Amino acid sequence: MMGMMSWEVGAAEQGWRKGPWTPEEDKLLNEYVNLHGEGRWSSVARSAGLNRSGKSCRLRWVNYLRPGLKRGQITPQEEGIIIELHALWGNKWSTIARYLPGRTDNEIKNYWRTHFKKREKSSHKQEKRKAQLLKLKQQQENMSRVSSHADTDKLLKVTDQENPENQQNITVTMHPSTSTVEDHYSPIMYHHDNNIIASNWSSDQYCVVDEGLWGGLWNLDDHPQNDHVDTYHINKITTTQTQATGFTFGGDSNNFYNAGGHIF
DNA sequence: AAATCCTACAACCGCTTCTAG
DNA sequence: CCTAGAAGCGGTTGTAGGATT
Repeated sequence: MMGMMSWEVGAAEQGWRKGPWTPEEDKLLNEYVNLHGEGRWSSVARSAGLNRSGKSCRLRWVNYLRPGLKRGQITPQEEGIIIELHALWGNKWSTIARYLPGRTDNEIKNYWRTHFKKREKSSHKQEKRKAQLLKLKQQQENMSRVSSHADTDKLLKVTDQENPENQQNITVTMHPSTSTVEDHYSPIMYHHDNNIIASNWSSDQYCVVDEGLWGGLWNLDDHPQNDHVDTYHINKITTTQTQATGFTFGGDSNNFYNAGGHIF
């Protein structure tokens, strides 16, 4: 275990230790930050007697040592929030993490990748079938988009109660993504209160999320353990008259639709 | 029993954004 | 304003350990 690992060679060149943190390093960092507080990460390293870069120290603290972090499995409820917010904002992991107290952006990102990443190991036969289906779906998608004559598939009213003047309308538009093949993620199945709100579109199916979903899961009322963490409330959701019948997601290896959003 | 494959996730890297001076 | 350094972000990689062949 204590051999000359490759990362040790690289670390020697750079002057910083790299790779997994040891319990001793954790202890040093923990004690130092508890005593002096967060921030000034580059000086933390040396002051705490750690041969680590500030970046590495910050990451370790934020993702692992920081108090208030939840350990263990993502709950179905958390999963639902992740799915919804990812649909809203895409890979805005840190933004999503703010709505999941005790969870880190890294954790959420990893969770999404490992659980919803599109299975790439499907057979050629399946791929061809998907390609055919996709064409159909795209036609349907285009038609429905035209008929709704608006980018505004959803209009949400999001209120930050700490700063009521920051009330925002968020319009979610569906658009062809420019992401790489690796970014094709899809939930397999999601239930909330016995309602299936997202179903297997990682294989051949579209997912149409019902309107009712938004009222349900968006009733967030977070109580972060750390008082410096902002508390967000999403307390009212409104929809426009002109909106389409709901969210439509699609996916495939060449083209897919991702949910993005803009705030105005 | 060994080799290989697979999965999960911690940690790194490069880039962008923020902030203090 | 401008700029440099710090902090933050998201994509990606490395690897431990479990599953499969």
